[in-house]
Amino acid sequence: MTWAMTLAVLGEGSLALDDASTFSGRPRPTLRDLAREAGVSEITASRALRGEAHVLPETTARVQEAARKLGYVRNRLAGSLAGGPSNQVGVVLPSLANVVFPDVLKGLEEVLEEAGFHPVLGISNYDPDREEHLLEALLAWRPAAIVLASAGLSERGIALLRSANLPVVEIMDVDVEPIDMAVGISQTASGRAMAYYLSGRGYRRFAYVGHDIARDRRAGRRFEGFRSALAECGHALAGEMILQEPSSVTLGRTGTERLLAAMPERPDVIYYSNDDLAVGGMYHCIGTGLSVPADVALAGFNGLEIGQALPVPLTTISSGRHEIGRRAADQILRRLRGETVERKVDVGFTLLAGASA
Amino acid sequence: MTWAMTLAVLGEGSLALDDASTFSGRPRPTLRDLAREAGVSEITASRALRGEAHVLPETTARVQEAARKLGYVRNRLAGSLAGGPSNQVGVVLPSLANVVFPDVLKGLEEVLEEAGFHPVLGISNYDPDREEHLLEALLAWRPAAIVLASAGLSERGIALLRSANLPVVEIMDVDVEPIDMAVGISQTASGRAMAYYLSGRGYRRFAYVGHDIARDRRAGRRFEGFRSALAECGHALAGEMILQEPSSVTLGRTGTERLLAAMPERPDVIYYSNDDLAVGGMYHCIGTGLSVPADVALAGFNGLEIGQALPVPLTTISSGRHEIGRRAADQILRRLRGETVERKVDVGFTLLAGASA
DNA sequence: GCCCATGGTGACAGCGCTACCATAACCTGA
DNA sequence: TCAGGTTATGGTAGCGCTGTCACCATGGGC
Repeated sequence: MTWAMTLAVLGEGSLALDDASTFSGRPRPTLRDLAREAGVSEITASRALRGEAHVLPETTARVQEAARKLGYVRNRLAGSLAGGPSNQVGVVLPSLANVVFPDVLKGLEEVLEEAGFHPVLGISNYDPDREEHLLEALLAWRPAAIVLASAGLSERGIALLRSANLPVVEIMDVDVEPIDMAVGISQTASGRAMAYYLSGRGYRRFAYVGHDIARDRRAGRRFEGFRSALAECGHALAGEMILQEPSSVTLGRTGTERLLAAMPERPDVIYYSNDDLAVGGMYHCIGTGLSVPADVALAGFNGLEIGQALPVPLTTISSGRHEIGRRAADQILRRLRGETVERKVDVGFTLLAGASA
Repeated sequence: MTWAMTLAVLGEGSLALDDASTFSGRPRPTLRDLAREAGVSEITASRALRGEAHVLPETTARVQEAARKLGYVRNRLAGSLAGGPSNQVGVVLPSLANVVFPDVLKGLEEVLEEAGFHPVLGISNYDPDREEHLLEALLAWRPAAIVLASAGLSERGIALLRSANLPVVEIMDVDVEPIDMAVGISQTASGRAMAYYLSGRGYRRFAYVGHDIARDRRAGRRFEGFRSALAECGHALAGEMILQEPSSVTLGRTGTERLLAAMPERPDVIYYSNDDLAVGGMYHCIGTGLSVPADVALAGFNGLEIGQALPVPLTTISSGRHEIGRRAADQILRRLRGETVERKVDVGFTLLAGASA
């Protein structure tokens, strides 16, 4: 199989440095310096920089010129402390390993950046304690808002957010009642939709391959929805393989292999907890010569490009991750502008009926 | 092919809210409140919270108890302004669309989080102007350090970083001389290594499929390295297909299709600018019945799981993205502790000799 | 008995900025 | 002509914290 060969190794680096040599001692110019340079008062300089009204264009120009000359960089710590707005948004995500969250983060960042905001990131690793800890640490920076893809928030975490007195957007899921606002899709409904769809396509022997549901509760909710809708259609799950590991393509491959080995009578169709696993399942079929969907049909969740680009495009549900990020940012911005916003935003999902099921 | 069906739509949300209804007016307790509650002075409360020496354990306990009671959350804006350390690290990345940068970010976050630091994120979208702008905005928060995967920094950007007087880590690439520190691999060398490897395997008709090199300069450097090493081996490129779009699996598929259509005599081996494209190439081969590597061999760059899990594992170069993030964070932490650090850290790459070439 | 080191605590200034109120100059209309 | 606005600017306080210096016990060495 695959073997590895190390071609280059650590530590080509030479030239060691200690900080004394690199950190010059010259202090940064302050607003006072800037004001003096421009021949105006501090407050006028401040207003000019912030583009406030009531400052003559030529005064503004003079201040900007002085700023350029001095290399002045505004200190937002001081500004925020003094009552100015913060433009940081605390973001707590459970993981970056899956493409899902980078995509959400991308959507968030795009919209925030345009409005001059920056995400401050924390990764909870699906650990509620860590999540609570992160929340506290991020709130200490007095962000303008918090975005949270919760891994199961504690009472204290909720209290922390409540008393923080700022917009809070819980993302990914609109099945539960949010602390403040929620943007996402109904995970349960997406599982149900797939069950109805597959059932309608005439499949009868269903199997499930999933990852670590105890930690990834959203995957768990999809599975619940899938199973309950299956029951409504008069079917039952003929087999399942749940692996207590984070999702990956490899996990999908081995999971599929083990599932099929454990089922003497092959299932018609396999529903996966997400597209990573489903692509792994497809790889297994390609590798073992099983024809998809003739021998076995496959369905996933997420609508990843990697599944859509397959020779046999994956039947899956597009979860609008990017859109979730954008809408979450949008909710925050609108709320900060004092506009009225909805408590729950369901961005909706789309069933991508590929060729795999 | 694939058709789409929209099952759920926007705006299930009802219950509109305006901010007046949700933002309670009660101000956050300050250190003064906390000190009063605990019956100590502000400075003692501050020291107790920060776990400084010279505070009696029972005093610390009393302060912590008071903090819990009041729901006190430390204000780090004030702390940092007053001369305490910042624990924010500005991070500027060109993109989150490719798996590479989320992986780097993950490594960064892991190590930073452990030390109580948080990344503040900006995405430059491979735009130098935007990068400069982001840098300035992030520096305004007086971060403890900056991590930058540069898209081509301007003179002013360099000056900004120099005068900021803080640790700066340029990541991904150690081919150029860093402003302060660099952590990454030699992109050029990785391209060269692949050329030598493929050449050594006996391939003679080489082709290249790449994405948007003008923007992704690192991909460009790999290509340069590949081409120059190929020449050293006495070979030349028999064909190339460069598509001015961001990389994706689909792009790899269509790129391969177009390359092969344009080359009457099929190449022995195709080198791709990264694994996304190479996987797309593999999909094309699977779809059209070309045998890999017998009919055409494929090689990529990055060592993505999606390529390694393929029935025919991809020959590629593992770029240690995660490790780059971790080492970058490590450089920062060590520098902040005043330790001596190397100017350049080459984390090294590993050629994964799969079955595809 | 004195000195000094050490441990625990506190008073106070000030980090760099912006909100608030004040002021001066100018304009408008009856 | 002058009350009453509007516009451009400035003085000052204070956001909430931590660094610095100072203070008072206590205790051990000579």
